[in-house]
Amino acid sequence: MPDHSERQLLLLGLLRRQEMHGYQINEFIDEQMAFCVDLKRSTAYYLLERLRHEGYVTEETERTGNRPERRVYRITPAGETHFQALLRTNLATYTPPTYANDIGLIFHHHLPPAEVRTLLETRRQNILAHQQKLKSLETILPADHLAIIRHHLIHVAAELAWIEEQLT
Amino acid sequence: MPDHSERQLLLLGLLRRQEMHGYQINEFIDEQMAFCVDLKRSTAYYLLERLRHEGYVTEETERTGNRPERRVYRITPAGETHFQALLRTNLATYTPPTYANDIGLIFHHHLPPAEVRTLLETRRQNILAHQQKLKSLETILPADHLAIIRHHLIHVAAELAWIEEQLT
DNA sequence: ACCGAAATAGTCAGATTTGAGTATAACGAA
DNA sequence: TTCGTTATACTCAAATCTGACTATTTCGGT
Repeated sequence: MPDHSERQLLLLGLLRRQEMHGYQINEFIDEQMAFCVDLKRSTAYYLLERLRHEGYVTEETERTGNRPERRVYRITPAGETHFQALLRTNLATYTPPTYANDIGLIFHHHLPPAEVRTLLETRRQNILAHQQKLKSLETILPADHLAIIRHHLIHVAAELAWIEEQLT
Repeated sequence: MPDHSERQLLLLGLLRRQEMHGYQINEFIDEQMAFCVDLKRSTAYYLLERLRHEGYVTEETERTGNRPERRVYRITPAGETHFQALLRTNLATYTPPTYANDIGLIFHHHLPPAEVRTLLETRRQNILAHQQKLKSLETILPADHLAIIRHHLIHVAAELAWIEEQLT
């Protein structure tokens, strides 16, 4: 019983607004949510199939014009209930993230200090670049996402503070 | 070419200090590093096998007394080189984490505001509990880890600031 | 001397994830 | 009109990850 819950929550939440076909869901995620979720297209199809299996969504094939068939997903009442449960749990929970770059710091003394400084300075530049990207997203994404972007910006600021402390 | 790099870095870094057998590596990770890496025991065995396949470590079975055989891993010269490359990349890179609980916030308006407040208040308690755990780790873990713990503490503080902003 | 608990040392089937590939349609430029 | 590009819609083999399980040894207490 691994933890798809956020991803399930995401898919159900999107379908709750309106029925969608797979490609559409993936487009939306790629364009609007890529900055805060990690969910590849093929994984989304897999999860939709699972949601269907569990009775949380229905699948209906339809065809527009001459294009290939597509499967339209619609949330079921059971899906609604599940969505609410997942949402409550998600809001009440804190899942500490893992910081992939911590590992390097554990072993930093295996390199000359001067080089470590240079490398971390590069890292700092990358963080700054990421910060800029987030700031530009702030202007183009819908208002629902503002709180999330602020969330990320706060953490990026923390990251910068920390790395500058390391560089000092 | 998915990204095991941090985990590979971790395993090679441990073996760089001293040869170790699988169980020993897992013990060490569980006791000292669980707070900053996510690596299950069976996954570690899998990755060690891969490192062996790629020539970065050698495997030698040995037996102490009557206990079951165990495989002792030792880093090779190629492994050393690889370790340094991974370390340099890791230090220079910034990999933004994903925050699993962001999703809930996107959909928070599907619940009554009062309930959202209660749920987020619970989340805040969980963050505080996590903060305490980190602070107690600070006293028992070796000095190499202090920078990492500070890193986590800074982010936890950022998280608290953000959630309090949401609650206001 | 015997028993239960903990430590030692992994294995493996099954779940999950993804990159690469498949196939058709619409669209614009030359 | 023809040909390359982009959009539409997935599929699937292969890589990855993990929970549950197996099996033996040591050790402390009674």
